[in-house]
Amino acid sequence: MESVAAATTPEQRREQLLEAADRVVQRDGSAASMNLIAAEAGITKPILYRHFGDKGGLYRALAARHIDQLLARLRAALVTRGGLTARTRATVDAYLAAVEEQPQVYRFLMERAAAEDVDVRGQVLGLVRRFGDELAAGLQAESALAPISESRAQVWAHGIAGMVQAAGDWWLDHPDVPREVVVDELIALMFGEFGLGTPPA
Amino acid sequence: MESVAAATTPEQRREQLLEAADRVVQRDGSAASMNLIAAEAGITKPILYRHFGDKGGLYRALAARHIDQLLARLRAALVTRGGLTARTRATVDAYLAAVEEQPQVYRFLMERAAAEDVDVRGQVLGLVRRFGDELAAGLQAESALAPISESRAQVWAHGIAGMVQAAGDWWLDHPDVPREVVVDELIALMFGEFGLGTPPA
DNA sequence: ACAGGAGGTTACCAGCGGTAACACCATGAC
DNA sequence: GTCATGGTGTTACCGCTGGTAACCTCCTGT
Repeated sequence: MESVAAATTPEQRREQLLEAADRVVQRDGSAASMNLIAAEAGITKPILYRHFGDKGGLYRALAARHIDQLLARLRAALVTRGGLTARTRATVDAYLAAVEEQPQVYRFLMERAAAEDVDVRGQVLGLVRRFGDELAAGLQAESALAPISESRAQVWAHGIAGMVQAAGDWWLDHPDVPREVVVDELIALMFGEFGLGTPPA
Repeated sequence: MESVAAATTPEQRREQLLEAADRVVQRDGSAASMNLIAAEAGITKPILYRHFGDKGGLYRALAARHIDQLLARLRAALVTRGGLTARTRATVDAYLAAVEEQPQVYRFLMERAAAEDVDVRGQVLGLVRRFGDELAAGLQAESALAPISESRAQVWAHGIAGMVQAAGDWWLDHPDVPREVVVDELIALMFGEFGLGTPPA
């Protein structure tokens, strides 16, 4: 049976397998097992392991796909016309839009990220960190203030990313709330309305 | 062998089992299995299941303990003397202090929370939400502004909690950074220094 | 003396991630 | 032509996990 898997390079095969894995994740969420994924791809477990080493490897490859894709969207949003507020708004909106489009995939990535070891977690949540990084960088470029410190950049990046991510998680369980509302409230929170009238000193 | 488990009420027994589970989590982190926990308690699996139903039940009971404890600390911090900034600072510091004391437990709770179903996740991360809630309530009481809307309260609560939590997660992997620094940067982020000079309109 | 019900055990189940061993072609070398 | 080689694929297994059924045992109330 030289069905679908006919004349293909290993890279193409890898792509096919990843697409199958994606389909399973989208369908079965976190119940996606190596057996299920292999079945969906029309093969059996061992060749999956030959391609990706272990479950973590498959997960990393899968995560990389989505992360690259999402990062591209975030970057595009980050260079929107307008002031910092408008750009931040577009970026947050882009993130939540991605969550809205593939909630299963998003959840899967986040769940698994929490369970992986430090390096992988850093890599996956690094998306989210880079997201915050770029936001912080944009901020820094905007306000011609002194360059922010290393620790401040790190904490802010993770903090902002975590803020948006947590709001996204909550939103997944409350799909009745319009995306726009979530974005609006987050922007309001970020841009000073929280401590309004309360000097940080 | 009427060893330790002698004259005890079911509630006391439950407590003993939870303490054993706690010990295992603290020692073995997320590798804590029902078998390991049972062994640590000096018994076997089935009685663990009789007490807690399933792994999720044990997790929920375990989480409830720590959540109650942590919430008490957060509440205590939230009523510190001083302005809103000081109180917020104390609260964030209390949260990070708890993370610092029992990083293994904290990680375990967060990992598992991500994997549980909607209700449980809401319950566990509800800690974190209530944390944000109280912060938002404190804020609202402080500034005599109009009551904030329901959606704003929700998004802000989750957003703020997620911000602190993400910063805490990052901090777990960078223990060289002093807690005070993390707290300072978070407070700075929350109290307007992010969008400084950029009106939200 | 006997029923009953905690509290506990052994022994099992399906499913998981992961691996070893073997089969099936292709291709290229001699 | 034949033979080794290497990629693609299989079946069959391992240890372990969460979870359960069946039994056993001993203490208690009547």
